[in-house]
Amino acid sequence: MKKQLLLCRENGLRITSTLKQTLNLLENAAVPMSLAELEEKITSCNQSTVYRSVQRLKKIGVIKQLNFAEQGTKFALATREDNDDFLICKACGKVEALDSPSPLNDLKNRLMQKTGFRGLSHELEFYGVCPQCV
Amino acid sequence: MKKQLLLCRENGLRITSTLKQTLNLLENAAVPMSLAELEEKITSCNQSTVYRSVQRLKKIGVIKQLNFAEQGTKFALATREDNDDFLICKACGKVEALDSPSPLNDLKNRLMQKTGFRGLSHELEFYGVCPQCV
DNA sequence: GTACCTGCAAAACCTTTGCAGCATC
DNA sequence: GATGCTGCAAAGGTTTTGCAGGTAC
Repeated sequence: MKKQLLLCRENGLRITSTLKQTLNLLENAAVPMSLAELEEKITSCNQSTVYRSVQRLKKIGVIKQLNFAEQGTKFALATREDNDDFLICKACGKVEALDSPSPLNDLKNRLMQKTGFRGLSHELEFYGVCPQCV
Repeated sequence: MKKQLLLCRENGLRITSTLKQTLNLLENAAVPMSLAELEEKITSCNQSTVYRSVQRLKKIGVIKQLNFAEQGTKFALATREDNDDFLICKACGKVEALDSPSPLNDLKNRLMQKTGFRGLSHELEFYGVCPQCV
């Protein structure tokens, strides 16, 4: 959390209550949160303030946006390069993060070599039906 | 293309001009298309008709919906289980499909074993900056 | 003839923005 | 005190839907 606030300051953001609450919520969330979920938890300000707070954090790279098929766009701290891998139930909508290290780093390196792309990051989702919904 | 039409028929869909055009466009597209792109090409009917056509095709599993960060949701034929891997330029927005076989099948099998999930499919995007935009 | 598809128009959603006043640094 | 943040309200953009008439089978 310290690190994020430092980054905010360096980028000229004011450390407001909304900003701190946003970071706290995302830090303690097991899975990414939607804008609506954030707005629901942060009641001390207007929804457009939460929206703008999230935009600023995204812009300076402190949080990242993820895009799920049915669940829509969600946000998470951008701390770790890994942990962009998710397992999602198509029936109940549950989203869980995979903790297993991504097997994609090799492929990523090969891709950069082969295609000339730079700065590759990835987003990976597995969709299926969880045991409870089978 | 025959296969898709058969599936449509089996699922009680009428084989209309809109439906055929939608399938043709997606079949010949190198990369997934957005609703707007489809509507732009299919001028013989109202945009809501294209929308509903796409929804029907998605519902019966003939096409699939993909979700990109900046490019939004797009659609593609659901023919091949592989080829759900994309390489996207964050600068110019270009989307290309990876032809290399996905290294995820092993992981997929292990995940099903470990988590009890069934029927796993996946969606994988690499984001970076392409050689032209560097 | 029946069940499905279409056009039109409006509703519903979610995201985004302008502007005047307020808070952080 | 300057610069960035906030509230409110409204605009924008896309996705969805109702209903009456038309079309594939």
